[in-house]
Amino acid sequence: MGTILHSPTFSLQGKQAFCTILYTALVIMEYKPSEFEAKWKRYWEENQVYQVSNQSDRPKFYVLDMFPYPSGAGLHVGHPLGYIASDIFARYKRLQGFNVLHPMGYDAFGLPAEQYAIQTGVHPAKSTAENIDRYRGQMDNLGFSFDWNREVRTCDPQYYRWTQWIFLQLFGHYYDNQANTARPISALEAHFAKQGTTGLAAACSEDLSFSAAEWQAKTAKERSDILMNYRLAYRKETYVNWCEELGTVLANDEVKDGVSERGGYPVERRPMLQWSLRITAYADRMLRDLDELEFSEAMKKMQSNWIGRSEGAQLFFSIAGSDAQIEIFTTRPDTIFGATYMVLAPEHDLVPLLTTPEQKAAVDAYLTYVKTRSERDRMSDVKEVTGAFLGTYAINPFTESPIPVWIGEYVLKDYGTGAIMAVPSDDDRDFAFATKFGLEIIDVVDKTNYPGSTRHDKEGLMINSGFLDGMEVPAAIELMLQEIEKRGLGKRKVNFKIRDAIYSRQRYWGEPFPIIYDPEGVAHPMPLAELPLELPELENFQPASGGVSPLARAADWVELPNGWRRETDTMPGFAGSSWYFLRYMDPHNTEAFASKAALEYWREVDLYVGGTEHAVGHLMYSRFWHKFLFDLGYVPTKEPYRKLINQGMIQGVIENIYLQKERLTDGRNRFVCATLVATEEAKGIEFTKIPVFVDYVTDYGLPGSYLGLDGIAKFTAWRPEYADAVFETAQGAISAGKFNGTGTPRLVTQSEVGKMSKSKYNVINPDDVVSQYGADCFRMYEMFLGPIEQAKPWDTKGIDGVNKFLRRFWGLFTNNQGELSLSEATPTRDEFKVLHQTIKGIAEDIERFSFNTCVSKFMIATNELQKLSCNKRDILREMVILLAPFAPFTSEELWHQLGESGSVHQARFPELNEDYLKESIIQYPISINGKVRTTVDLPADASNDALQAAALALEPIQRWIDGKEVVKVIVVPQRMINIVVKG
RNA sequence: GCCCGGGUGGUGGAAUAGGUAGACACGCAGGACUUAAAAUCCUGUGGCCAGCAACGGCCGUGCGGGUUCGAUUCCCGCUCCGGGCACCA
Repeated sequence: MGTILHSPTFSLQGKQAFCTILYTALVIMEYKPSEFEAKWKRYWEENQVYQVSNQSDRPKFYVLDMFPYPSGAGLHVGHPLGYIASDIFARYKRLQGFNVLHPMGYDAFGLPAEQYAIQTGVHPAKSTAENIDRYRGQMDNLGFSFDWNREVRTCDPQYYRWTQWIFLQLFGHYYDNQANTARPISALEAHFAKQGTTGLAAACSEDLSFSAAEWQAKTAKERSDILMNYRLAYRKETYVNWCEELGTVLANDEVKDGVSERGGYPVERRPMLQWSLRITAYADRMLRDLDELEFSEAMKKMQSNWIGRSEGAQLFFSIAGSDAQIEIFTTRPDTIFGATYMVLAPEHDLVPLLTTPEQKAAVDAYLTYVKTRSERDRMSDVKEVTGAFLGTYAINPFTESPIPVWIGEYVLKDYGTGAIMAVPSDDDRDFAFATKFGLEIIDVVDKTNYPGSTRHDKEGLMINSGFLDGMEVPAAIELMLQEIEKRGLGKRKVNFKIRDAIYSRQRYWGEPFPIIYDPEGVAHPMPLAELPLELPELENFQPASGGVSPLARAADWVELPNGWRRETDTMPGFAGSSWYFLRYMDPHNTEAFASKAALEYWREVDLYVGGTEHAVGHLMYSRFWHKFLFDLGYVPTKEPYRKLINQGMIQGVIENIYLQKERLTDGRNRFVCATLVATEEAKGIEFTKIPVFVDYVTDYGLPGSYLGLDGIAKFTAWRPEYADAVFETAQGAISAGKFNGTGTPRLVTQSEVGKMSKSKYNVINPDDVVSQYGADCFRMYEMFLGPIEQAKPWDTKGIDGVNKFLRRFWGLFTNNQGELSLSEATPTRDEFKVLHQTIKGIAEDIERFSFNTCVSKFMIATNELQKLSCNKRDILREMVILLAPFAPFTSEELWHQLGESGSVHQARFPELNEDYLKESIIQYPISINGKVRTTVDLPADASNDALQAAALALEPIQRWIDGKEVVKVIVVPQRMINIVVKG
């Protein structure tokens, strides 16, 4: 330890000059991060500085980043924002003596790699591996403290073996609503064999009812179908966006206005037999357990809205002249006397049965129309109501009047029961529908006592409602629920908005299902010992005909010798990411996804950092899987993530230039300066904006950004199709590189803020910033930009400030010849004060994830130490440790310059001594009626009376209170004094 | 439409428990060093008013109210921006 020199035995009393031993090395120390970054990267790697053991007597702490999808565009400056924050936190926790698990990996299955393969023929495994290498290099450049021995890749068979394993567990279990836990399917079979469905409380797709004898009499195929109704991973018909032209299924966001975004081909809703996960079984627990999580309130709200729990009644309406019944769910059973018609989802099973011959033509026409409507369209067009009458009547169970049955796209097949009783007087959509189609409207709630109350609010007095008349709505709801159960018309029910997760994808680049089908089509799990089921090699990644996965092409793989067939769909993106944090705990285990011991030691993620865009997708699915694994006893905690921090998106600047839509008469294209567009448009000329590479733009992101002659040359080199285009600027026109005007031409660009993306040509690579300023400067600058959760566009305007700070900090260690120069003298009280203020500030700010203020506290400390000309080893050594989480390279270099051994990242966080922070004098602001009029220095331990007296005696205060009455004086010790005057 | 954020100097932002609004930076202006530039250092910098100057005054955290001795902070209403959800029965 380098502290011996100032230990009491060595410190000389008396003259400072004598005890100051100047320690001057002859090395010239200039701050050049590029000269030591590589050295320390190697050192950390060789000494396994960041390797974490599962055996430790230190307390554990688990800091996790949402792992990235390795895209072809590489990491951009937005990605590291969260990684830097989590790295700072992880390093801080290590300095505090925690055994910190801080791993990184790749969410490596996904559509872009497959799309790329279709276009270029490059195997997704190859392009993915290359992208991963690039990401790794970029991350290494930033000095993260990941334990790379624990890296996971979801596309690695040794990883997805366990994804498949978990899927088979889901397949092999059902949810017991009474015991509130998952139980093996064998237990369900035993229950059926013994007592049929009697006494069963299981989560299911459809309520079934049969006796033990009936169960015994069923064939294997029938039994398998029944069990599917209960499995947590099950197969059923679900609707997909099918695009015939592209021969593939599209995601909701790939469909715009009913046509494919790519190519604009028609898209139709088509039913398909697909795997789903019964996440709804866990809805209630996922909602309840949100309470104990340290997520932002907004995040919790988003999740609970997504789960969307509502209490109400399940009700059956009978049909005039039919045995069929329509099952509905309503949260407003009180309004049933106002139910004047019913609406089914167009896809509802009863539609064919309930359509009368007279109405068939109209209904068919409507169904054809609905098919072309994406789910998104159906949900977003609020103004226009559409529907068709089936010709049949249902009976309102309370009024006993016949009410017409309609279909309408505003009723969704997958929500509730896919059917509603319509109460036009109490629901806006029903009202619009009834008005349009001339259906009866009966007022049932009198809201005259509730001014400002809308149709939706559950308040008012019941009218026209038989036995409910005169009751307040809440009481009426309760009485009606009792009445419904008494009359056997239905029962109380809790409904969830959340739907089961569709788990099939007709794609190549995903986990294959470890499922085989016998000749009857019954799904069987593969033996666990045979996992992983690896993806077969393929040459052609195009979807196979008929909406079947590309895997169907691999006949050898699909067809088994015994005549059975493999499932050819693959799993979705969220499969691998739903449990990856568990694999990091024990990544090389071949016997289990992680050992019991590892799971018991690391338990859960203490801090999870990632973007809000995963609020409902990834976070919901992984919470669901975790709870399932908890039920099975595989994990020790019921929630995976203790605390969640959402980093804001770093947006990019998109620079566009205006291209005239119509070519000139000579066939050339014409671009026009943004300043000229308005006048041109006034002439009726139309333009499209096309994005250009931001690198070509001078002053990009600033008002008046433009392409100069040079920029235009780069642009035409990049896009040769515009080589002969005319570029018109306010100064004159440029064509073929020649400028015919006077002055300097500026083709002013149009700038907007948006996502950083390859297609907008605005991706900023952190490598470029690092090579210019160094990794530490980049890290601290990203933190300095503002609060971590805030979204902001990337700009480097302030980066010089951080760079300057690092050089100044470095400068504390050197004399003006640039030589290392340290003093072994005992620091002064002022110097200690600066140090301890910093220790306190940094620790507090890190704990509250306020990294931007940390940076400014470092700046303040450095400025003050510079003013004090402090080069005392005892101060600087501790400052280096404080800085280490933020600037790992610079602090490691300085640590070794200090002559310390080992890594600064294995040092201990300095201890705070509050004594140095005590102030003897406090500067008090003195205000009159809340307005500060002057300040005065007063002893910190002065009594309130003394403070008051001192304040009143001040000359400026005397002037203010002269001739007025002092009503009272408020003294807040250590803070301020306020004098209240009147007159 | 509903829910959740947010609006502070020319710019990014700070103010942690209702107590000196604008910390720390960027930018800008002036100065020192230099043959010069870069780098570095120093000074000033919310707006308006007054003044030779010192000392000042008024306004000011999206807008309008309120609570309070005192409000960027709490409450009510509005507005704009961002995000999420959405014929959710």
